[in-house]
Amino acid sequence: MNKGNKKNVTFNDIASYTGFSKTTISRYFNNPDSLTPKNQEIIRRALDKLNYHENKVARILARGKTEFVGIIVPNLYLHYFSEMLNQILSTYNEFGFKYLVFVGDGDPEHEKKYLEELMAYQIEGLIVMSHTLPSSELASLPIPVVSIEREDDFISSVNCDNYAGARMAVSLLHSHQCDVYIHVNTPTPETIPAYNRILGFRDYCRENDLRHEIIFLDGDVSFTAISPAVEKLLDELENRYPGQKKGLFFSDDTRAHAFLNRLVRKYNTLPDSYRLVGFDNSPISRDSIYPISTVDQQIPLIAREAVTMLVSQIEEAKKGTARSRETIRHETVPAVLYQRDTTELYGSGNSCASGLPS
Amino acid sequence: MNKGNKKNVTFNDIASYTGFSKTTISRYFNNPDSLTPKNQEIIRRALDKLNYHENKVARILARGKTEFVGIIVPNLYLHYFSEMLNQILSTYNEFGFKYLVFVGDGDPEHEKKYLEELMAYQIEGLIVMSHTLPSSELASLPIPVVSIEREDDFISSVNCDNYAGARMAVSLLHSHQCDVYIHVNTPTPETIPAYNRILGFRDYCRENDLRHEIIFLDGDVSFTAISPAVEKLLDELENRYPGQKKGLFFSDDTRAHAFLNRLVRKYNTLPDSYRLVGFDNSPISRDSIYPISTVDQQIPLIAREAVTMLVSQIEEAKKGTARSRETIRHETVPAVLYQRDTTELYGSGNSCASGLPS
DNA sequence: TTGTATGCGTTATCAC
DNA sequence: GTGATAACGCATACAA
Repeated sequence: MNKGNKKNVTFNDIASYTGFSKTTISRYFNNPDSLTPKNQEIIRRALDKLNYHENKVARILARGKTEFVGIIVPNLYLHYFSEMLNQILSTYNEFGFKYLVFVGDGDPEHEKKYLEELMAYQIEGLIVMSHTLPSSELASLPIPVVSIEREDDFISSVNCDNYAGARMAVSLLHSHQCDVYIHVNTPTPETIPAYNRILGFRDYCRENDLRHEIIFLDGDVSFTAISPAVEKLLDELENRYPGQKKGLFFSDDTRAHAFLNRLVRKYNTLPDSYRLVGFDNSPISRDSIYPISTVDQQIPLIAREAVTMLVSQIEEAKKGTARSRETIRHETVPAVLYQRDTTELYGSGNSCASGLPS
Repeated sequence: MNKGNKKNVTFNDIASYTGFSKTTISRYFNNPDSLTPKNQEIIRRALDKLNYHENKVARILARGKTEFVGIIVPNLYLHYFSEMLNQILSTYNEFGFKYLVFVGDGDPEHEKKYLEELMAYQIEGLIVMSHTLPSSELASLPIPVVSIEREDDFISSVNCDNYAGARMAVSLLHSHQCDVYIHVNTPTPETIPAYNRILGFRDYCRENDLRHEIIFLDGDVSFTAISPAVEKLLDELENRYPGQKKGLFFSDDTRAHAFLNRLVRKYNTLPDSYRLVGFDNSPISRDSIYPISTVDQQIPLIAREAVTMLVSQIEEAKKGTARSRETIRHETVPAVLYQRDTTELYGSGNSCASGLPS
């Protein structure tokens, strides 16, 4: 009854109803054992008689802790980000932090606004996946900040072991004795962790005296940009390395998948002259017409580590002085290689890929 | 300087620094024109001299409006949900509402906890995509609730026009003169909007005297469940309708895509004896080896409509009495058919699909 | 145009 | 074990 238009029931109401003081009601919630069991029962009854619902906003004001964490994610259409967000949000059950999520659009001014809004809501920590704002700026925030797979010179971070991941990928191609090794990437600043995929590829090739090349495609992720770019790539490779066995390491599964499709459209099968490895272990790599070998970033581990790191920094900040905030940590989560059909040893027919990590 | 360990600057500090009262400082933010330009300037200077940052939590307590909206989404690995979430979050720039997001896990007890937590944070409205809690329960909340594509008997909702979408899909297949029409779905309660896809399919087939069948697969969305199910489906269809032209309407692109892949693996091309239409217009339908015709739900429109509806109900609730809350609205957003390669008229070779809606 | 007083719903500090 | 009172930071009648 009387739902909606009446003011909320408060400690005051419970207090006057039960004859206790507000303080006692508060204690019922925060330190129940300090009340006699009998009085606990009285209050419990009053609470549901009056249909009380707690107001955590008031509690925030009084205690100074919001249990809010801000998240800025560049987009949600890439599986990588939506899954990362998913994993982060799922930590609620363990840590109790509530997440205020903003999706960036690449505009630094907008993201600054988001940041202000987040700070205005007294977030206790921030997880940044967007690349838009430099870490120097983020580091000046008065709260702990943890980044994931972005430039992290001045802030804590947790990233995938891109370097090792790339090496595993080429190494797998290498085991197939290709004539030439090609890494397909998009223009990547040296400052972001993903740049290590290029380094890993290059180092491995050099160490093993492999003929290799790095090709950069347009960074646009839209289908209308990827599709023709990949088509052109195929033409070029056929011209440049006719009759040779080509080992391709793509920096993302999306492009690997698009390339594979062109290949199969052209040859009606996965030709022996191509070996493919992608990156991300996104669903498309598994669900592709020929399941694509790929490098898994272990998103759940990364998310978990990021939240854990952030929480511990938040707790440190509670007790510590300003000095303790200087501690910047960079964590790396191992990558895992998934061998699938695009690097099968025995032909390329209807092989039965396990989909299990190597 | 002195970052972190010092208390925040408040209106009190600004007031004593400038000689004004707290009220005037407050007015500077909420009704600046009521101050003389000169005094505005004085305060502006003080604000950034003292490095003031607003505290919206205190403002909430004083004004009673949080500008928080709760979201409960069943998961984020389906593109449909992550894109919907993306579109909802993007309305921040227009409406200013902040979103507190929870990912459900199918456990009603958990979702009730999420709900309590959301209410404790004084959310002004709720958007529900999860199916876990019955709408009767959600309707008892003292705030406006809008659902998207779920059982909505007792709450407002915005849904895709599943019925028309399904009819468009079969109609497209019909234009290809198939011998038999098959709708592939998963077990679907009659209470959820998606059930209309079944009705739309059945009605169209009956009205046009089409030989048809509805096949239900396991509802599990995992690859390990879908892949063998789809393989089995193909075998069955080949046995049951040998040599006949089959028009398949899938209730989701994921299964349509999996089926297409089996088909191409078997025939090395998209055989003329099959016509496929999916549902959702998810990226995979476009990026598939043969782009799949599908029904687009217009996620951006649905998201926008849901938020708009919620906001207007929130505003009504402000002024109106409890009675105004009784108003339940059910909005339907039109579906759009995308014709692509799996329903091409002229053979099934390397046709150049436009990817544009019909 | 500006100030005073009070309230928002809770927690924290003392008392008793 | 329990209660009175003062924060927490801001908004809003009501005065002036």
